Amino acid sequence: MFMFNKLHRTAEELIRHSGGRVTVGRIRILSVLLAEQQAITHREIEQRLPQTLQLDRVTLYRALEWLADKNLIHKVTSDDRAWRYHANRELHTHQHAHFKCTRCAQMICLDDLPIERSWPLPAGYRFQEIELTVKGLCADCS
Amino acid sequence: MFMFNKLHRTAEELIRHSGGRVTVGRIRILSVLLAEQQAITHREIEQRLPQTLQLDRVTLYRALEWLADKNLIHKVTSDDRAWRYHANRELHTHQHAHFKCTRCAQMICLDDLPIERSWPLPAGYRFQEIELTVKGLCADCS
DNA sequence: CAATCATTGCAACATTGTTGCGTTTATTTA
DNA sequence: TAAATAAACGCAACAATGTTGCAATGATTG
Repeated sequence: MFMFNKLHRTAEELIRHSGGRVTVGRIRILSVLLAEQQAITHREIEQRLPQTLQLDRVTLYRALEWLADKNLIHKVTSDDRAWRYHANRELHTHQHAHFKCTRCAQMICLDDLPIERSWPLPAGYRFQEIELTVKGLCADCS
Repeated sequence: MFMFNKLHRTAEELIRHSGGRVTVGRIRILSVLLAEQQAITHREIEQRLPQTLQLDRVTLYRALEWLADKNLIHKVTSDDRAWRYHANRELHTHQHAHFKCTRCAQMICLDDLPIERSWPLPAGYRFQEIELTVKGLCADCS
């Protein structure tokens, strides 16, 4: 992966800037997510980490939680009971939709789908955020 | 629950009409869902079943799967890794949105939110369906 | 370099859902 | 109505994903 060094430096920068401790694990995890177009699962992140840096499952979960707290990544709900994670680019720090392929389970962000900020809700209900997943077949599967 | 007999009969009717075997379990489960405004979890269904009819966990899952196959109920994805189920009224046999309270986890159907049938997707992608969850605080929690 | 406290790794646990298989039962058929 | 049949059921065991408590490690600061 020829982009690796650049991503690695970007990741380190972002983490340092967020005021937490800069650890190898966090850097590598964020690098993986920055290199990825799709939103990927915990397991997929594990598989993409170098052999030389196999983190404990719990550590990975906690690092992901921390990165999400710091708004460097975001979590996406799916129908298969597994969170998927994706690095926050400036483009989609705001609310955006996701697409999930019903055959291969690939999940991408649909950045150009602006979602309205509020919805008509029953009286007394208060809007916070929206989660929108479009399902169908991706280019490879259709 | 004074409506019980009526619901029970409705449920039995619907099941018989769907061409499967009419079992006590299916009738009671569907009755519970027909009586409920919200979309509820497997566990909540269990709790609402009469003491005299405690079904095995597996049986409940399989009955719910069957009911969903027959389009008598529908499954809703949530961010807490648990399916929620709701009886299909004529109003929302089509695609509709759901609201989930971020405090008490209550989940209701937003019937009056019509969702467009298709979305602009990348080239080669094929639309199938959409899942939309609005999150916020319900009337009781806000 | 030592002190400090955030981060990590391990073990154990929790929740939700699934599979295989022998038994029961709703329905059909004689 | 009784026997035959296949669909449902219940049990046990398993699988996947995620969480908690706690002792050990290591990044940062002075």
